[in-house]
Amino acid sequence: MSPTTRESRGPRMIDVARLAGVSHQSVSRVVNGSGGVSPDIRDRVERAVAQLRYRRHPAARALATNRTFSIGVVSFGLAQYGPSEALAGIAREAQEAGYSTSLTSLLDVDVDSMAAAVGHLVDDSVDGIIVLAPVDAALTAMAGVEVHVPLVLFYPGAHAHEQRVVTDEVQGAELATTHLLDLGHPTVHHISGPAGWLGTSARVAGWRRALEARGIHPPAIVEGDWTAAGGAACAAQLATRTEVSAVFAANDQMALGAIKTLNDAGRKVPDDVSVVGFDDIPGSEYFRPPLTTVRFDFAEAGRRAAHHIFELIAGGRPGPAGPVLPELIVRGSARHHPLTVIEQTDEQRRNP
Amino acid sequence: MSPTTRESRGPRMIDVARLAGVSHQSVSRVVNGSGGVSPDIRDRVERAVAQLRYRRHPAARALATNRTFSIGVVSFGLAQYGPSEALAGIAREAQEAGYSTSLTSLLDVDVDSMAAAVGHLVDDSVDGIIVLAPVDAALTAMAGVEVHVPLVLFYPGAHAHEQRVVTDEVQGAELATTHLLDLGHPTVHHISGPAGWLGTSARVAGWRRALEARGIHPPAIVEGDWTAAGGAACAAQLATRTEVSAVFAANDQMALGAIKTLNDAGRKVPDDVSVVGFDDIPGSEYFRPPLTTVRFDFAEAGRRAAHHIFELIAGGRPGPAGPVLPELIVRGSARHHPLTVIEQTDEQRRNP
DNA sequence: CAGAGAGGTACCACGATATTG
DNA sequence: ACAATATCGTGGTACCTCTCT
Repeated sequence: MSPTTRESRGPRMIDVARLAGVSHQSVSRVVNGSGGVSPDIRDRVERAVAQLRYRRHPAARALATNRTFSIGVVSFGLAQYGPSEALAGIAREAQEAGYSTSLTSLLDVDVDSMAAAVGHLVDDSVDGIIVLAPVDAALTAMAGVEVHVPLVLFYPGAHAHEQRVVTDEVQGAELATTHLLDLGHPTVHHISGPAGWLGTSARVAGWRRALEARGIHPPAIVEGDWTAAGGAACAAQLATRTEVSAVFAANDQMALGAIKTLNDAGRKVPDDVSVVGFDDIPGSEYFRPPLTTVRFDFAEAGRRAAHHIFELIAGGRPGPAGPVLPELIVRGSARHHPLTVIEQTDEQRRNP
Repeated sequence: MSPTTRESRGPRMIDVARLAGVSHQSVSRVVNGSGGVSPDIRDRVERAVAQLRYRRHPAARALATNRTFSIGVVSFGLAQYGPSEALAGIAREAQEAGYSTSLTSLLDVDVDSMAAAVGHLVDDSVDGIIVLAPVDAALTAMAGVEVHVPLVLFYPGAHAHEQRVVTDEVQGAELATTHLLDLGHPTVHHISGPAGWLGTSARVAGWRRALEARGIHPPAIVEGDWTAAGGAACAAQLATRTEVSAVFAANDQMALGAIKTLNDAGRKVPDDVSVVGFDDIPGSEYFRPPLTTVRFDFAEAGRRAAHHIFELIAGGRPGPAGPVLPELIVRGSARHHPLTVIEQTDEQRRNP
């Protein structure tokens, strides 16, 4: 009948030790699997642990080891498809490795917020940090902040780097653009993401590269904001110009909005204008027309980021994680150019 | 030139105390704002804190106070729109309250996985737990698990409860169904979510209630799986029956799939059959036709859940959190019944 | 005298409480 | 009475020592 002391707190290691008739140190060895314990003692300890339902105290452990077995994630735009998938991948990988995942979400992506978020995580003594905020500010903020903790950045570009998990979105954009070019379109117009996002520049770069590879001068970019409404507004600028026959939108949401605007303006997709999106969001297959788009396995990217962090934490010097590669998903929103005869080897035979 | 000891670890409270010429206890008072400190000492301490860039050590603090200032979130289906929004809301509210958010994502929703996830969080000594897994298994698992920690469940039903944050989805479904009924449709068919989800039963209940309020016997339910593909498959069963004129899909993804199937089958939406969705996912305004649907502020629900947890942690006995209410978003996918004359006060005048 | 297994002791960085000035 | 300080408790791990083959 002890008083309120130890109220609702579980048994301690020393309790287990007493019950098993060993030192608390032996209990520690068994619990942590450090080895060097005789089968007899191990058995007694395990029995006692089970009987008392002993669980080790993470704070005490963290205090003694100076490790928390948790990683921090700085995220922005969780509502977006890519980031939320990636987060799920991270959490999953972390769980399997015995780490917990601490989430910090950003309200703004200016350098100050970024630094504050990272500082927050550092204050929480996380063992590693994953920055899931693919914006320019993240890069500059990270350059300025000194962090004594392994840190990995999601980077939607082409350049591998020890501190980055790369989704090769320039290649993805190139795939999309080349696909349209292969369909005979003389050029491809681009509805880009908003400035300040790494994905925006990467996709612009890929689009431009594909064009220039064929000696085509890239037309002016129309800048959207990732939303369907933004895509619709952008497309309004394109819809009046009868020479535009192919549009590459930097994400599926904008593609969706663009398609609506184009159709409403009498420029039928895909008959008059072809549209290719980016992301392969759920449901894009059921758009009208079904959206031709570029898919990335963001969950896989998340898993790689977590895995990479663990290697860093373990003190390894892993090479840059391999880039996550895009896949072109051909559906119905892009067809050959109306005035172009194309060889019959193409894949566009859906509506004979 | 101390050896590798204290390597990469910041200053301790005692270091601050020494620099300020006070006891470590006074530093503690200042840092925690406990009061009872003379202005002089406070000032010296704050100066020393700033100079050394002192940050308190959360593990030590947790050990001494038996509180971690972190909450755990058990989540399932993060890829879904609702949960990911809610998670962002939770994280935000937690941050503002000085709590960190620890994420555990579920692979399966059977009772064992649920119990394991909660156990995991309890092992991490979180101060409170939010279960963001609106499935039946969560309810039964929670009933079986004994947790000595404040716990709040997301509950997409109608019943308020001290341990629940309610999104009144039965009212949402009722709104959708009644809207269709008001448009003159003799009955409303339902494409439901998969069994095992609380949201599924809630939406079925609301749909049924609306029907029965008018003395209509609910027709057979077609069960989907939340995906557009599932919705498309379900709609295939409905498309052949010319008497079905109104469909309420349990989420927007399924509505999207259903619309495609119906249109492909020659049953034009909204001319021949009306469709209403649920969730108001991004882009649903740009579907063809723009989707009439039901919106919930899931981020707000997340914030309420976090807020509620904090009150529980503080030892209060807050009443049940108020339910998050639905809003009907009328767009173009539902029209009056083709054979019904409706008063011209209705809102369906988009395409004159 | 090794080497392996077991135990003792010193922290880890802080908050709470009693005690002192 | 009030501000400031000593002392102890928090649950573990790291490292060293000791014993026993």
